[in-house]
Parts: sequence; structure tokens; C-alpha cells
Amino acid sequence: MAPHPLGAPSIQVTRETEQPFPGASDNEILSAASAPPSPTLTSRDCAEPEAGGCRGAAKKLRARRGGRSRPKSELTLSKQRRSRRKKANDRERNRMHNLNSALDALRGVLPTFPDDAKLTKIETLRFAHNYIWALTQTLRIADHSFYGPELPATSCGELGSPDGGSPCDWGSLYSPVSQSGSLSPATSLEERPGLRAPTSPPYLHSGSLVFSDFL
DNA sequence: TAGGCCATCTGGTCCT
DNA sequence: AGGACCAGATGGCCTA
Repeated sequence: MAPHPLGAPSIQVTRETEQPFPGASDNEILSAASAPPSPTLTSRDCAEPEAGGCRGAAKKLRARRGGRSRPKSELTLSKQRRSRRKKANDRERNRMHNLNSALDALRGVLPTFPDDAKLTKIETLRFAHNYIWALTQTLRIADHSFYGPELPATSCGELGSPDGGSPCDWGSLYSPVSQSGSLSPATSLEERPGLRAPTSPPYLHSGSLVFSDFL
């Protein structure tokens, strides 16, 4: 697998990591892990003609149970299942940690105050989406002023926005997809007193963006 | 106390 | 066969 562009995630072992079922005893954990001997026929197995119908499903089932190999004792199978599950859980946990690391990296490049409450996952994604849109619009405006004719005051509307709103209204920068309603971070930020969206546009300064409103 | 957010576990599915 | 990805379920924590 290619190295993660955002760097290797630091996996921290939390209390929950060490104890998969917080509050559950070891016995409960073991019985839960070995509870359903899951290889059962599902309706899907019989529903798929490509799989050979129910007969194909039976074949699959046999394969899942070990095919023609030497039959293993229930204890061995149970141990094997538990071990596989445990490994799968570890991988899944790791995968989610990677995902969270990427989200943290994304939070890191979004313009928020350090003492702001941490953006939730969904807020981060929505904010990033709108932020990118805002930067794109800013670049277009910059291009117009550098290379094109002076923008008349009324030309802001040419740029348009995903929601049909005027880009001159910088408040709308943070809700470019407000058509879909819930996709606006402005909405969610308003709902969270600790967080706020900028009230003025980002300014171009020496070729870089300065979000003066965030300072 | 209800509701939101989150981490984790789990079983199913797809892919290599 | 085993790993990655996904979605549902569950339980803990926090806040209004």
C-alpha cells in the first residue's frame, strides 16, 4: 500500500482500545465472540443466480466451513474465529484511526481559532468543502483583477455560486451548497456558540490569503 | 434526561 | 484466504 500522504497516524492505546467491551467481563467477551457460528445461508445466497442459486450457496458454505480439508474440532474453529475477529477488529480500529488522523490534518488547515471548539467530523467536511469553494472563487476574482478588465461592481454575480447566491455576499461563501440545506457549515456553526464563521472576505495579500477575520 | 457525537465491535461484501 | 471497506448496533461521554 502507498504511504499515507498525511503521514503515519499515531495510534494511541486508550482504555477502550485495551478493553474492547468496556464494562463487560472477560466471560461476556468470550461468549459474545464465539456466540453465532455465523456460517448460515442468507437469502442473498439463494437469490443470486450467478452464485449457482442455493446449491452454489451450499458449496460456498462448505468452502467457508473448511471445504475438503481435515475437519477441525469446534474448539479449534472457535479459537480460529476469535483470533480472526480480533485481528479484523484491530485492523478496523487502525483504519478508523487513520481516517481520524486525516480529519485532524484537515482541521489543521482550516481557518479556525485555536481556542475554538473542535469541529465535528461532519462540520469539518462541510467546512472544507465550502472553504475550497471560497478559495476557488477568490482565485477567480484575483485573475479577473490582474488580467481581465476591471470588474464592475455589479459583476460579482457572473461568478455565481453553487447555490445561485451572489459571491459578493461573503456570508454565502460558507453556505455555497445551501440548496441541500444541511451541507452548510454556516448553519452548523451558528448552532454552536463556540464556533463562528468569518463575517468578512479573505483578502489577497502578497499572493497569499489572509483571513484577517480569523485573527 | 434527551439528543448529539464518537469509538468500537461485528458481519457482510468485494477485491487481490 | 485474508485484507479493505462499509453500514448497523451498541454503549459511553458531554451538553443544553
